Amino acid sequence: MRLYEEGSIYRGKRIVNWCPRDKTVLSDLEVKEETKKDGKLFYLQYPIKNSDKKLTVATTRPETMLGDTAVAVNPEDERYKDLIGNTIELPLTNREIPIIADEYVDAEFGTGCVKITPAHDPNDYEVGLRHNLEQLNVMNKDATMNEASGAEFNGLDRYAAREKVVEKFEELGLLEKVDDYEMVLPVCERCKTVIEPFLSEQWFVKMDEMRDLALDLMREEHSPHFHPQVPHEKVYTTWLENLRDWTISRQLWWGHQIPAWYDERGNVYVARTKEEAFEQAGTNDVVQDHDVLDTWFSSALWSFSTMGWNGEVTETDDLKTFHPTDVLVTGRDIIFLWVSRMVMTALKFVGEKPFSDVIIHGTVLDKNGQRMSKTKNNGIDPLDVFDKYGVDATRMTLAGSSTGADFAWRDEKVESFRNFANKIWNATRFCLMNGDGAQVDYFYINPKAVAAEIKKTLGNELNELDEEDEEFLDKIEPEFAADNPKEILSLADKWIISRLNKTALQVNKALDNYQFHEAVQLLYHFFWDDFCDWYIELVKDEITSPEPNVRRDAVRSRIITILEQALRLLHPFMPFLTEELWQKLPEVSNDLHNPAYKNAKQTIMLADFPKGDTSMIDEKAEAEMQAVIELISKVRNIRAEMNIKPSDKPAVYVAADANLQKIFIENEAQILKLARATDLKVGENLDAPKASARAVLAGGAEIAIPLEGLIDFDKERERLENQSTKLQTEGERLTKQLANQNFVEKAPPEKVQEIRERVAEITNQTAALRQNLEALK
RNA sequence: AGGCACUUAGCUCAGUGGUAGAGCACUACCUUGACACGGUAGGGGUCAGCAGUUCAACUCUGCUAGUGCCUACCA
Repeated sequence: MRLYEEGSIYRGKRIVNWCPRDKTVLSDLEVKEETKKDGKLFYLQYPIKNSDKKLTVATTRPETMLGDTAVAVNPEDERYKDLIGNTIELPLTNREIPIIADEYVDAEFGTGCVKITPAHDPNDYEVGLRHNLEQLNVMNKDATMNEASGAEFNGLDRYAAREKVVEKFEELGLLEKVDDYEMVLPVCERCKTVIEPFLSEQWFVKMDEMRDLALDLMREEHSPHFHPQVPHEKVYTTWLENLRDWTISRQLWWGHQIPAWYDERGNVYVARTKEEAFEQAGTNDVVQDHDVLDTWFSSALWSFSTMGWNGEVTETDDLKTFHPTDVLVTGRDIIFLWVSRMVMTALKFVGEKPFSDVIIHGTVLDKNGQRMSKTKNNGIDPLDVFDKYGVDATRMTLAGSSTGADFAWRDEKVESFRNFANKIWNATRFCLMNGDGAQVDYFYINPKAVAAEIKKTLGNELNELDEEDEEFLDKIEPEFAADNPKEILSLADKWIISRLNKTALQVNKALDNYQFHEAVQLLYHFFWDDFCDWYIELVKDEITSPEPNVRRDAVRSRIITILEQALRLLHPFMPFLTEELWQKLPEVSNDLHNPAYKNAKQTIMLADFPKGDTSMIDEKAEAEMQAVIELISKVRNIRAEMNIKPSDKPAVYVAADANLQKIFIENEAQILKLARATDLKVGENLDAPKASARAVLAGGAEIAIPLEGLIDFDKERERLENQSTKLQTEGERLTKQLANQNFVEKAPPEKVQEIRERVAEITNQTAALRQNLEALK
């Protein structure tokens, strides 16, 4: 009503997309295209009055010639220039129509002559307006011919009429030829019936003002911000720039009936109520428009109408709180249908944007990359997937696909996340099996919190720490730790705590940028590789110890606390599994929850999402752990390549610098366990028997595994040769790079330094390998 | 017709101006007390092609080929 009252809604004659089966108008967006390979192009000859000459026009819809009111040629077309202004005796009718000139005609295409049927073609309609031509409608709403088409054709279906017109032309000798012609037909999105362009009276909304509001918003505020921005922002903007008035009347039996009433003489009364309309008309003898409004027309108001806005009430608490909202998640095809229209109406009526960000997700395709459709029957039923792999795995799969990119659906992908869910379940089960006396307590993974606790025990209760306190704590922490062995963090502990916080920080960053797949990737890697494959294995012996001891109990609590944090991080992606497991964790303390919900039933849904703490990232611990991991992996590699039986537990000789020696010795138990070895001999030099398999490590370290009687010297030589070759290839490439004067001069010094160091390392390692090879000869 | 995107391991896909990554599949070994929906170790890629910018290109630019999407439409 408001739009109508200000003159933005009007009723007018227009060529619209008409579906003869559904008997309704369709918006441009509801019309789809279908390629018809076996189409025909008919060349019809039109005799010119007072002449022997004929003009040939080409058409794919010969039946529309009955409604022709002109033939047009390009004004510059030399072939027809003199004929302009002449008259055509239109066959099959008694009508005479003019030959007109119009720029619209492409002289290069077809014969260069175009029949003009203003009532049945959008372009012809425009031409008709320019030349003041009659708009002769020759069809009924069901696409049969009407009286105006002449007695012979009246009542015939459009396709029957087409055949008959062609037959008649043939009889008259006026059918020049028929060509095969591949063409694209507009069809009704719902029923696939070929659209008939139809001249009719409809309601329209002027879009210029609202379009400009939306375009200004994009220009000034860059809003809404699309994710991914490319290509959607440009597509959205281009669409708006070319926007035409919006046909909002629909001839459907559902929907909001148009509040317009007509009296006998056809006068229109637009009103909020029937009574108002009666009053305006001065009579009760009026009929309401049978048509309804396009559903998208009311949906366009969604962002504010759902918050209580109704035109009279324009301020509500909900509007204040939720309008504009942050983000709308939707598919590509909705950008025009809904997103743009919400933006336009919100700007127009509320004076502000409806949302800041729009996430455009991809389309799920079938495994061959084809769009799913009922006709192809290649769709998948989500409920089947849920049954087979679980809701969480399905959710993880969808979140794990790249934002905005289409992706081919593969059951194997969901299966891998089902396996992941299974892994989480089993890891939790294991932690709980060894959970006697353990509790979830953030102190176990937060040395700072430990330090705060020290302060408390010293009688200085502080809620917040300032810099001075921090210094004080830094000093006192080691002292305290010495008295409290349960709080001493092993390398593995420091490492996993660092990894946890780094992961949390990265996940938060990924989510801020709507990079859901990135978050999924990070969590998958952290949980499976870092937590399960390494941390659990590293502390396994400790936590499974049957004898209670301080270290065991501390690690039990620590592992379960880390698990608790991991579950929270995973919760948005795997809500059901994480809730189930979270509920099983012992003594999840109240202070883990948002205080606002202190008395609510405990649920992971109300637990804070871990933000990660940069101060908990320990690069030194990560680097040291990396050395331990490399050592273990190299031993395992030798074991596998030399076919050492799992039950055989050799000794491991290690040569390393003082720093590495210390690290290896401190983690001896873990190294022996995970490398399946009996004895770790660490020293400055490698004092191993000749019959050993050897490998070089980063940082100048070397290892040897004595294989008396087991070693296959040929095989060992081959192993060492292979390693050497790989290193040499890399070394050659880098050396060449360093030899390039341009590189050394222009590349950043850090980069050059980095490569120099790498070359030095390679040189050392290669030398060590050669020596090992020599020793085998 | 115009616009846009994509082309990376057998498959599905990430990724970055400076040593190419994941999942699945593949190979070998492993019924080790959480998990075979698992573990350990591997193999596999001139990052579509051609040219340009750069010390350096899978990454930036242009062209070519193939694929896909969108918009408009020629009687």
